[in-house]
Amino acid sequence: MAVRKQIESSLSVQEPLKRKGLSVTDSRKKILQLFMQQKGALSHGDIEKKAGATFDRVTIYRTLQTFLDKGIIHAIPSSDNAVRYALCQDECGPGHHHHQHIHFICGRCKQTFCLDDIVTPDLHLPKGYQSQEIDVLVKGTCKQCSAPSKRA
Amino acid sequence: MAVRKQIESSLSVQEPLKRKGLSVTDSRKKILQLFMQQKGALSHGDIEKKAGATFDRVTIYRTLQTFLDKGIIHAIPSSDNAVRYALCQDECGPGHHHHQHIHFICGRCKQTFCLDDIVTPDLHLPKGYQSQEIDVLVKGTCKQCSAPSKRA
DNA sequence: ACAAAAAAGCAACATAGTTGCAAAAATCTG
DNA sequence: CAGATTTTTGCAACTATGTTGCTTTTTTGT
Repeated sequence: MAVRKQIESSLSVQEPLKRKGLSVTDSRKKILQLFMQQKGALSHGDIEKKAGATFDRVTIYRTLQTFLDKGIIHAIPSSDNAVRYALCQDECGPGHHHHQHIHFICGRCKQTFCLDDIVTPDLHLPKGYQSQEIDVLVKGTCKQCSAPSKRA
Repeated sequence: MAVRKQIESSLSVQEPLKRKGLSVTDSRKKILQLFMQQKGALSHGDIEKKAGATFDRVTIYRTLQTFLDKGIIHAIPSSDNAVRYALCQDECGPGHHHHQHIHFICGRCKQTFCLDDIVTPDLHLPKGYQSQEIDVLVKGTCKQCSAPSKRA
């Protein structure tokens, strides 16, 4: 009865869920799909917009929390009270994320990207401070937006 | 008629305001004082708690925005939708903040500190990306909390 | 001390996030 | 693949957070 749209992506979306021991539900598939289709990071609000009235707001909150817990996505800090999320690259287990990449926030298109090839640098902290995790946020103009052809 | 409490700190609090061309009001003095008394950064919520029912919530929002605009405080990104603010060290003008220090977020005491002596490192971004500002957030255990005497 | 300008307070509203519980869907078992 | 169990969803109600317009109060400059 239902349409057979997006069989492949639907399948590829189920794998990560199962691998993490999550039951496969419509909302989880849809939200994971959104992340996979997306180059930039997504905030809760973005997802709400993109998913439309498909899901309850609460479901989105809970799904994001679950994905975070399971290490499917990671949170990217922001200065605007709109934390963004992006897919984890390698194997992040429940609880321990280990990312060395940096985050780029474009002031023009307002998108946030993971620059997976740029490794976070070592820092010499003052005595007594113990580092567990480093997050580097770079604000500027992204590749797309600084390309002349795109400059309107 | 009014009490003469805190004359000195009150005076030292007026200077920065005047220097930035702001009129000196009770709320601005009080909020600036909170920042100066505080080692860590403050979120809107923190200020609301510390200022008690002294000021309207709206006034706090507007004061923080004004301080930001004038370069008296800077915003520190967060992953918990609670942006924190801290005093600017050197001369940040309206609009342009120039900070090279990093921010340390303690997982134990939950405070955020500016480590003014640690300079943000240079990064080699991929072609096409232009950096305007770098924010380094380090999560870990702060000096106080990693000191044995404080370990409870 | 007074007028003009700026800021605070208030009210009403908009948005964001949380919790408990009942209905629905997914998984597991035979 | 049918039924029982577990998990997840949706709903409702609530709390918290942030915004806007307007009036009153405070600050500033003269």
